[in-house]
Amino acid sequence: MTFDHEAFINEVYDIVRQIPSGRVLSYGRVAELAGWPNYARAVGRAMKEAPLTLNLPCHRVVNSQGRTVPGWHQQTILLMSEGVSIKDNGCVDMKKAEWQMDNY
DNA sequence: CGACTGACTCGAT
DNA sequence: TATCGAGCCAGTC
Repeated sequence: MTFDHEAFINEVYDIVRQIPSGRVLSYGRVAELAGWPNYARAVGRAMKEAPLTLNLPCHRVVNSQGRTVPGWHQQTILLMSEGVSIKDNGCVDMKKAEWQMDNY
């Protein structure tokens, strides 16, 4: 099974598009759902290169520790306005905000 | 081919 | 919380 970058990217976009408002997903989780665990970094690239025309809620994707994209503070604002709990240190409270399929 | 980098993750300190 | 180190994968030079 060889890695198909294009197919993977499309899977990622598809998954990110389904993240409900007020919920977030980690890069690793997205990679896992896309069928390729350990490809978190590829997900990060996908987000960075994602065409804005797709209007992907990429602000709902953070790393496993709940940290937001370096240099993009607006992301935190967007998440807060959607009801995502942000800790005092500016990190997302993954315990509550991480998207679990069971409550979807 | 080797070295470096990054919107990563996990565990240890 | 912050920082490391090791493991991870693809891109770039």
